Amino acid sequence: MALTDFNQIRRNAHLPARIAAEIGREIVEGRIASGEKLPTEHLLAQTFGVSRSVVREAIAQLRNEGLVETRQGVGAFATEKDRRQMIRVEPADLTDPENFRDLFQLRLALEVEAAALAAVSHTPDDLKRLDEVLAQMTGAAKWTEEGIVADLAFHRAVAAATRNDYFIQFIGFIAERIQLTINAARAKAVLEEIVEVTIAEHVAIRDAIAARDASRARSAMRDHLDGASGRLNLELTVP
Amino acid sequence: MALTDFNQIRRNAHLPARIAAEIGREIVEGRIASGEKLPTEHLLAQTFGVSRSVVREAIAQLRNEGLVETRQGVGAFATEKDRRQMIRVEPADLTDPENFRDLFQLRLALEVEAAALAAVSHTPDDLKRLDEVLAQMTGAAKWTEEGIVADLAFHRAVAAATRNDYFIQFIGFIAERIQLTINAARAKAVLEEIVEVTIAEHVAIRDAIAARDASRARSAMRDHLDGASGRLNLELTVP
DNA sequence: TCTTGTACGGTTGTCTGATAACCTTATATG
DNA sequence: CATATAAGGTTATCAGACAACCGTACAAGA
Repeated sequence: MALTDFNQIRRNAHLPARIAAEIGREIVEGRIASGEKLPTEHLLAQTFGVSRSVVREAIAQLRNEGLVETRQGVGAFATEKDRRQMIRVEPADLTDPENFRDLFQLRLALEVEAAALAAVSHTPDDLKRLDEVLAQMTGAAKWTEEGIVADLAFHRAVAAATRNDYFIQFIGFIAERIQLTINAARAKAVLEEIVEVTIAEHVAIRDAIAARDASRARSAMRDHLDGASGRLNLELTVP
Repeated sequence: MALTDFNQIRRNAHLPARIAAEIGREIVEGRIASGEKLPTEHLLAQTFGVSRSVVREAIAQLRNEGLVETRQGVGAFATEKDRRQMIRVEPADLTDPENFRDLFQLRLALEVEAAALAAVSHTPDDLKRLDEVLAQMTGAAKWTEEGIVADLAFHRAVAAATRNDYFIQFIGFIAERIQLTINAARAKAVLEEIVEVTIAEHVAIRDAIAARDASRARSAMRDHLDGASGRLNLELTVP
């Protein structure tokens, strides 16, 4: 690798993260091949002009992300692409409407199928939880903070009803990202007026799940998310 | 929090990871509430009987996983549950058939919709890439290592044709996990005989995408993954 | 020749202590 | 009362050292 490529780290915020990003880029963009050995910590520290502690923390972060593996007494190596352990979504990316739409589309894919799965797999407890959340939602007079939280809770409850940990994890993760972004955008004024529509859609989903009708649950969820995207002025490529 | 709860770290492998796990457990299990301040690094080091470097690395890891946030000059705080930043899938979990089935079901949700999206969004280049992979697949006489790689490449190509980075990232991640697990299970003998079926299904998907027929692409992919799951003796809850 | 033991240099892991940057709070000042 | 300033605590970074470990080269013995 070319050591001269990266240096001149500005001294303001969180050195290790920036250095980790720097080295990480070298790896994902292939300039450090899979399995190749990284320079020694000592050399990296010297190259970046920081202390070894900082380099160590950076490498620890990369190891945590699954991009490098370290072997004591030997060195640090870029891991085979196969074993990358994580998925990350940068909140900053979501300020771009196009990225936001893309993530919303992914959410649709997941939640539509989750609804179908929930229809088949839910237990009585799951249904009770769904009803609780719905009640809470209807109770929230206005579409304020609580309304948004309740909405998130509903989708989380549907995910839970799938009895599939991966759906729970993935949907929870994505829905939260999306809700946070919406929240940050403060489109509340618009949302207030359409709260009833949203509740009705939620009820439709709940009923389909309760009836154990997978295909109706699927389309109800699709309608809901399609509607939601419209209200957010998103144009999904496949409705 | 109760400092007396954790100490006595055995001295064999990767202290920071073990301490991070220890503190992390305190957080996810709620013994350290959201937003609550952690003890100071100095105190933690003293409590665990290790040096501050180790504690720092542990905290760095937790920060990386999104479980804590640090503010210079103030302290480290357990983050609100909302902002957990990552998704991780432990390969070890997938040896459990039930977990494997659950992940496969998630994959189905993603890939079915990806096929539909690809039908709408693909460019000529994407289609060319699909055909290349298919050719390569047909060329591989037997369902050997190359066949599996080619299969993975096909699904990756479909994901790429969505022109949606999140689909690409998520599907790539999941499909790889699944393929690795299959590979580890060495069910090759069984697979050899059904290679033609698989190729036919792939061609069906390709044709639907090429025809820009979203709904046909959706059902073709659903059929394919449904078939694949059957060949793996998985019983998906919602076919 | 082949195997085994051992010494050596290099690398990561951990420790220690110090300094800088930063925040919060209390106190002094106008 | 509002604002500036000082003090103390905390994290961030630095520097240097030693420990644990690995790979290799080389010598000794069969």
